[in-house]
Amino acid sequence: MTARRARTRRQRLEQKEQAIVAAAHEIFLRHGFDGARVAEIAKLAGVAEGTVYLYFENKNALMVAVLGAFYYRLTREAAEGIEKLADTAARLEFLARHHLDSVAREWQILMLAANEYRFADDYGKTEAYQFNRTYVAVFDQVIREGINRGDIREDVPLSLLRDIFYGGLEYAGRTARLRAKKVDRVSKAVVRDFLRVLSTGMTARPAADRNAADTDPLGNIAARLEQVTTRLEQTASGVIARQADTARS
Amino acid sequence: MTARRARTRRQRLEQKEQAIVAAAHEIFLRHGFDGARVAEIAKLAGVAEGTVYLYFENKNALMVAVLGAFYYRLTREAAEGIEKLADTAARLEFLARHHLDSVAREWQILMLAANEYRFADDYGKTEAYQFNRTYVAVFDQVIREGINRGDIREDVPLSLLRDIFYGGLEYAGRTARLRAKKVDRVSKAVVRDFLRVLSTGMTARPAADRNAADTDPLGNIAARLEQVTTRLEQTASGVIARQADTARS
DNA sequence: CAGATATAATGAGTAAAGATCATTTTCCCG
DNA sequence: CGGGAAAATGATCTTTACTCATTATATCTG
Repeated sequence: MTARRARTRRQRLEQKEQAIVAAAHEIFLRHGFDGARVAEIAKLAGVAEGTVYLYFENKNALMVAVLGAFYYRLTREAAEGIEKLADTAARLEFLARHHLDSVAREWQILMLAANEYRFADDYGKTEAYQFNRTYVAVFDQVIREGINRGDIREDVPLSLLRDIFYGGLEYAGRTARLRAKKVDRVSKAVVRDFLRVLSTGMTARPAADRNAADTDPLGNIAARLEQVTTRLEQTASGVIARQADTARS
Repeated sequence: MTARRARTRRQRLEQKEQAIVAAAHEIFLRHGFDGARVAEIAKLAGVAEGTVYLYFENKNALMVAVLGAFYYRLTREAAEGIEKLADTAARLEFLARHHLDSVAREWQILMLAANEYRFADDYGKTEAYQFNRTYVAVFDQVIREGINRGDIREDVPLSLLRDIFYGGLEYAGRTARLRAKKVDRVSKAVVRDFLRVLSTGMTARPAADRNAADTDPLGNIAARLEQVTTRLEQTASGVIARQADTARS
């Protein structure tokens, strides 16, 4: 079906190029960049090793092609996903979920990008960087609209929000991957917590937000006094512990 | 001074090992893992290429040694830095600044770790993972104490806070690196914004938070008690420091 | 101190993988 | 069908991590 006999020469060449990229994707996914052998890719694509170099200058160019296809798909899915969502929060939730799922599923492919920005001297000029720019433009658009709507704070550079969003998600994806093979199960909870932190921060809510802070101001004060007491207790026990250590030696 | 003539055999061997690790650090910093040639490292260390393999099983083990030294220093600096800070916010600010500076300064070394967790199948068993665990334990401790004090929300897994913190900082470091060679200049502003987002989130503030204090006299009292507590904590840590000094002499 | 033995260092040699290129095969067209 | 161009091939080259037989150095002993 997909490998329908191609008539023209141009079609045949493109078909073969696709076959090589597809094989490379598979092998890179299995073994990563360094572990992948060009000979193995050629074999899977059904061509001789030398043929690969007729289509791609070197192994790195092959990797860039795989990365480009990956980012293209990622970007399209992201753009389509937010299209039908109107709410800023819902859009961010979709983007987070989509990214986390993709990261978990094709971790090795995403890590190919790291091969590029490791030589950080000229990462800004690499194709991989441009792929990434195009992808995160979707996020940027959501944030800009969110700012216009009054949903997102505007006193912080957009680039920083982007870094926190995608940096946090990549690390969270790695953690999820580390814990279990079944990432799907946990990803929903992870995304929920992730967005909770991003929307309201990591500081403790004064219990004033959802609670009846307005209707119970004294209770609120009492809670804070209790917390102060806890801190003092910890300080005291800390001093005692050090004293014990000192006395022992 | 440092290269003082070593008397014993053991000392001589360790000195040579240190020389090799130092050379490897330098070359890895300059060229990254793949770009570094063992022959070049050997030359810089003043030994034959084969000698390197008497001290390290392979290039990867050499990299792990460099990474270990790097993380050891990083961990010590982090632990020492927060020791004299009592406030959770101040501690987090120190950790963020310290990490961002280190990332910017020794980006290539940090990226060596990526060489490890790219083969994510057994990253959990690698030494690099253990180095990282030890390092982030400092952060974890700050967060746990912060939760006890009521500074940090407790309805979100610690691991997620860690991922957002370090994931965000790594990406922010990469961005800063990309923009300019002089990272020092921007890092202060970046850290300020970064912590602002982490503490209060990326949603727009209703502008009602700060103003509420004026109309909330009891809340003011509680705030003053909290500050008094901070002072007591600092006094206590001062006492502990004196005791430690006294005990040492 | 000198010979013996163990330890350490060396660098030429090997193996593996990316990249090249002379040769062969396939394809198009008159 | 045949000539020539385009495409494919795999033997060969190059580079680099790694090995190992040999040499040099240090330590021990009588």
